[in-house]
Amino acid sequence: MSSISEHSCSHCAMSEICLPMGVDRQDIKKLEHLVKSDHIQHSGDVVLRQGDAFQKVYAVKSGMYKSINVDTEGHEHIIGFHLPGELIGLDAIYPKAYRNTTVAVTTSVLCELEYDQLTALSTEIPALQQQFLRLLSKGINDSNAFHKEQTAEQKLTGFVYNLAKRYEARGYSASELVLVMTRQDIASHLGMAAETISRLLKRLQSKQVLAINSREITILDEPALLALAGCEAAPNTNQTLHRLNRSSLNG
Amino acid sequence: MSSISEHSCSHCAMSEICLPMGVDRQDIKKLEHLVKSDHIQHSGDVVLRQGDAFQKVYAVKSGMYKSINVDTEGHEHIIGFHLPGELIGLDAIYPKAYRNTTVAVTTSVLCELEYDQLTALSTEIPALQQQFLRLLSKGINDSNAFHKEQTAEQKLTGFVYNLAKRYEARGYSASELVLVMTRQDIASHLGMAAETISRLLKRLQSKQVLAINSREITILDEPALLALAGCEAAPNTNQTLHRLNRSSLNG
DNA sequence: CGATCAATTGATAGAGGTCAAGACGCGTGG
DNA sequence: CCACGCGTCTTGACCTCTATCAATTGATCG
Repeated sequence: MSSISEHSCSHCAMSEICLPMGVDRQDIKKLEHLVKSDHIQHSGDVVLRQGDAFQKVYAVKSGMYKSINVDTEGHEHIIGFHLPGELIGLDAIYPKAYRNTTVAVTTSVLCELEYDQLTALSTEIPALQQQFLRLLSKGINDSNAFHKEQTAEQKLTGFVYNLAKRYEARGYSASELVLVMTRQDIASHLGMAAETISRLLKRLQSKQVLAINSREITILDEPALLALAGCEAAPNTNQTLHRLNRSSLNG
Repeated sequence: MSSISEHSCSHCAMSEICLPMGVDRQDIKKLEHLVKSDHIQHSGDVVLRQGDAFQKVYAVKSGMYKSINVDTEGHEHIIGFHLPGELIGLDAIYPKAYRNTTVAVTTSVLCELEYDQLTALSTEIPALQQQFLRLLSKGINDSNAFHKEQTAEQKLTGFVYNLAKRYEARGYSASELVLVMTRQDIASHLGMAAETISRLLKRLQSKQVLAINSREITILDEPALLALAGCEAAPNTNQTLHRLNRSSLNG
């Protein structure tokens, strides 16, 4: 609702994660001028709709947003959850239209930038260009991470671990987190049934990996969580790549 | 092996898909100077290795490459297949190291660009910057597409449909294509067993959706293929989004 | 023409989806 | 303050889809 007059990247706690990262003081001021306005939103408030013409990129200032894709059969799929410092709408650059509907999960605040202004400024400020490219690249990485997870347990433990690490990077507890979204939302995001989420969380609790109190989660055994996610610190022997012959290109 | 002296974007058939898209004649010449060399590679030749320091971005000129991620448990996952005009290494910008090992699937040719030079030039050439950003955004889109596919049949039909469309965009037949990669590679990419690929392809053949002759595939019923992929042209009622209240932000 | 790798086919079992019922939490109104 | 209703979460029973194991066939290549 209420527009916050103060929208200063310089004073934003997320400046070391978000677009301003690596941009020096004077240049950040130029960036600040592009940030049109902040808005407080509440659970269910829509930021942008799938199919709408792409024009703006958003940055999460606080709270959480989710991006929902509705396929032509009418089924919803949650593409991702957006935490403070993360950009929304990067996947819309290519098709020039938003690919998902983005909605506030909790009471949240958002920054708004005109894409054209952002790219124009990034030609002036190399550090801004670099950071924007990094964030786009990160978007590819995050999406690709789903290729590795096979079983439901891997998906869920990977999700919890990933979320904990993202919160930790933002100054929150590394071991305690709140799943502000519903089980159904998590299920939709991970491509599984909500019932399975319930059962798996229960199993992880009985395994002493997690402690669960409704939506509050405590990570009791982080190494175990990581191992279950399929990323345990085993020696990377690359055995299966033994056949690969290094090309003359790099040899 | 042999280095091709002629590496002209201007004369490349992929210029309307690849980085030069939208860049005017004079500026393309500048871009050409960054393209260090072309190399012919053969099946199994390694372009870059997971973990290597990121420095270069590659563009496929002909043939096909695959990107393989080896997790810490030693399991391989094929992140994607790269067709002519597509860039390789975009996911390495953020972590400054390649995330996957990229290998030639067939005899292929590659262009090589220094990332720093590319970004420097893109500050000079807005059209190049725009196209580079578009391709990064496309990378996010492509990865996100996997969120929608649930069943093995959806994944496989989606994969075949997507591949056919990409070949079509490159001037090949829209209905006939060759799966140059192995069934095992397809399976790894889609997160399923190679046996399942076999069985599903057989089923799609018996349904008269596809005709299969070893690695050659003919799409007999494209609408059916699309429908099976979970993207059939049903009216998008957005029923399930009825609760969503459009925020004051855009209202 | 054997050797090797890729692909198919069959049998089996288990992971996880679906359906259905009940428990819990929470806000609203009497 | 309690009852009611709604949405969320859990739990159980069942069944399907797909992975796995194993054997065979087909293709490719020195």
